[in-house]
Order: sequence, then structure tokens, then C-alpha cells
Amino acid sequence: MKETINILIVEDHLSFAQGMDLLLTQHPKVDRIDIATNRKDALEILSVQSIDIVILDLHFETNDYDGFIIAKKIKQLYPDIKIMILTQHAKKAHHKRLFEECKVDAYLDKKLGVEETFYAIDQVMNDEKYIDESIKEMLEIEGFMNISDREKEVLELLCQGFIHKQIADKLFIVHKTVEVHVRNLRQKFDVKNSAELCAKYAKYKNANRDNIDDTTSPFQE
Amino acid sequence: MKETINILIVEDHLSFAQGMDLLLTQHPKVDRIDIATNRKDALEILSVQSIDIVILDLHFETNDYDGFIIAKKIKQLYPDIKIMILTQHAKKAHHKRLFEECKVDAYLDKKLGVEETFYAIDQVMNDEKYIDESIKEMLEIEGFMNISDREKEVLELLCQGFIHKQIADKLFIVHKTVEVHVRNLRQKFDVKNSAELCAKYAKYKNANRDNIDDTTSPFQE
DNA sequence: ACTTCAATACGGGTTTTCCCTAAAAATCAA
DNA sequence: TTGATTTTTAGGGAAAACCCGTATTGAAGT
Repeated sequence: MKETINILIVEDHLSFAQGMDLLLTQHPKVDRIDIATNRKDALEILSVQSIDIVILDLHFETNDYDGFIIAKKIKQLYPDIKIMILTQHAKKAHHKRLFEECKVDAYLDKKLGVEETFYAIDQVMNDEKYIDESIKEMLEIEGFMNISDREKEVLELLCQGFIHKQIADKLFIVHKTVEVHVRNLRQKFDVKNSAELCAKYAKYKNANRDNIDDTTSPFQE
Repeated sequence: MKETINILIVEDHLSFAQGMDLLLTQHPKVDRIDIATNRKDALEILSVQSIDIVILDLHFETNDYDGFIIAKKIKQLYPDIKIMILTQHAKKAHHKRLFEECKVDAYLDKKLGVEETFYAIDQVMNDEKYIDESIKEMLEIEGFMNISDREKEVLELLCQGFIHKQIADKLFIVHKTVEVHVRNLRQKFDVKNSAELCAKYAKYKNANRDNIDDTTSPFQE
């Protein structure tokens, strides 16, 4: 592992980039930080400087390019450079495209604290991927939105303490069907049992009733 | 059931009483509304007016009396008058004292909406007791606060999907002991199984992390 | 010193959940 | 219509949770 780290920040809001600069200089191994506010500057700096990590915003004012295009270009020219994406609004589609198509190394939320940012830097320098917890949660919630109407009915009743047989009677189906729904729910929520399932559901149901648009949410009453 | 309802508001904050007045006049059956800002005025009005419901604040600026004392006095003089308590900060001790000692008929939260207030009025006029949902929840949470440190450890792990045996290993006890803790938790939370237990815990844990003082809360991390 | 209660542990039996596999029927979009 | 997804039903067996007790320890309070 290298002893010093050179970072390039590519971000068209200079003030944010400067704040980031200030934050990153606190990292013990970070040696030099460059800032580029557009693609041209970024590629120029990359051609003359030895850069280890590019911290990249997804959204730019111009329509000529965006974070995806820049990320792809950089990975194509310099495969060894780590790319960390900073975003305000994480989206599942972005997430897939970034990791599978653009091969980025990290996906962070802009309101991230110092410790998490440093941890992310250490991770990518160690050839590990990093996804911010709050983004992970967002992705998980998007996953939860895929639960079917029937599954949601079962889940609500399960959280109210009814056993499979009772749920079955309420929904006029057999208990084995309920069992299948619960199994599929466990899979979708990525949990080990009903207790964790209900805890997770109750948690996100409460936490996200005012920051998810309710027309697509499975949590509307 | 009477066709018209006369209400007396006993509340030392006049502006709040007037707001209440405005709200109550919207009720179809409410005929006349009086306001008293102290005990003397209240008793005087009660002696000359025919009052059906007294809406009473618990807290008064003076130290000479409070809502409890007024409620008891009124029930003693006029047993048929319904008393509805309005409060900002519900407490379990208050709740018991109000219903068992002062024989009040309703216990409401001050930030209550129109529909709930009207429903409460209809309830007490029907000789039914009424406790606001948010107060009910608060009382429940106070119940939850009786869980011991050990129980809380078990509960947290249970919500994370660990089975009794795994929880036992983490806490260096045997699985049978974990079972006892879970059983006691089910009793305290008044739920039927672990799924409901975890759902309820997760729900209140999230809902109340910023309106309960954390020094007495079992939910601190 | 005495009581109370939380925490610990054990046993045996019943109920419920969980896992695996399989497949028919209904619904919906292309 | 065809194909994909959802919803439904099903059986057997293992694992876990739940319920009924009893009982010991230690700490806290009176």
C-alpha cells in the first residue's frame, strides 16, 4: 500500500470542492489535492499529475457530460485510479450503472462525516468497494418497494403478532401460502427470521413516511 | 342524550382558552362556552350556569391549586359534570391519579385535532371514557421503560435476527435464560410473539427518539 | 436480617416457524 | 396468444419458539 495519496476533486461547485479540500487535508496519508471544475481541467490534471483517487460529483451544470461519462473516461485511461462518487440523491439505477458499467469504487453521500469519508478512502486504497450506509439504506428501501400487495397484507398482520394460520384465515388462504409469502419477504428484506423482518419493516415504515413519495411506496395505509 | 352541550374551559392561559373556544363552537351540539382562568371563577360559573363538560388544564401558574384539586372539587360538587383533562406532557402517574382518584372522563393532548376533540366530547357525553392515542402511546412507552438492561440487550439482538442460542452465546448465558427474558419482554410489551415484539420496539424506538428525554429512556444507544 | 426482585439455569412438552421441493392457477404485459 | 410474474396449494422434516413449571444466586431495599 502506498504511503501517500494524491486526490483530484472534480466538482463544478467550487465552494463545495474547497470545503472537501479542507476536510481531506486532515487525512494523515493525503499528500496533495487538486481541484477541477470541469472535464477538460480534470483530464489535463490527470495527464500531468500522479493521481490515486478521483472524487467525482455526478451532476454538472453542463449537458455535455456528467459524472458517469467522466468516470468511464477516467477508468478507461487510467484503470488503476480509484473513483469515489459523491451524490446528494442516491438512486438504485445510478448505483447499478456506476458499479457495473463505470467500475467506480465508492458511492458516498455528500452529507458524510469525516470519519466515514476517511474510512472510505482507506477502503478504496485497499482495493475494497465502499457504499455509504445512508445510500445502502436508500437502496434497501427501494428494494422494499418491490413487495407485492399480498405480501404487504401478510407483513402487516405478521407485525401485529398473528401466526401464519391466523393470517391465512383472515386472507382466506391456507397457512402454507402465508409461509411462502413470509419466506419471500425474508428474502426481499434480506433478514434471517420474522422477528428481524418485522423490526426492519417497522423501522423503515416509520423512518420513511415523509421522505418517500407515497404513491410508489408500499407503506401507505 | 342531551341535545345541547354547555362547556366550561378552565385554563390560565387565556389565549389558548380562546383558541379552544373557537374550535369548540364548531361542534354542532355545543351551545354555550364559558372560560375561567382560575379556580374561583370556575366554581362561580359552575354555581350559576348549567355546565355539562369542564375542559381542564392540569398545570396552573399558582401553587394554591392545580388541575387535580379542581377536578376533585368539581366531581364532589357536581358528580354528573364530565371532566376532560388537557395536557402537554402526559405522565403515567397522572393518568392513574386522574382516573382513579379524580374520576375524570377524558385525558387529551393539547395538540389534538378537531375530529379527535369532537369524538372525545361525544364519547364522554355518552358516559364513555376517552384517552387520546398519543397519550396512550406515551403511557405504553413509560411501560417499556421498565425493561431491564439485560432485557434490552436481548431485545436489540432479537431485532437483529439472532436466535435464542446465538443471543445466549453473545451474552454468555444459556438459551433457556434468553427464553425467559424474551417471555418477560413479551409480557411487558403486551404482545403475542417475537415478531410483534420487535415490530413494536422498532416502531417506538424510532418514533420517540427525539421527544423523550434520553436519560430515562431504554432506547439510548 | 428479611423481603423482594432481577438474572440465572434446567426439563419436558407443544406449537410455530423455517427449509426444501414442486406445481397449479390466476394475472398481466407484450 | 404467449411468456413472465404473482398468488396459490402441497408434504415432510428439522429447527426454533413458546408454555408450563421449579430453583438458585445475588443485589437492592426496608
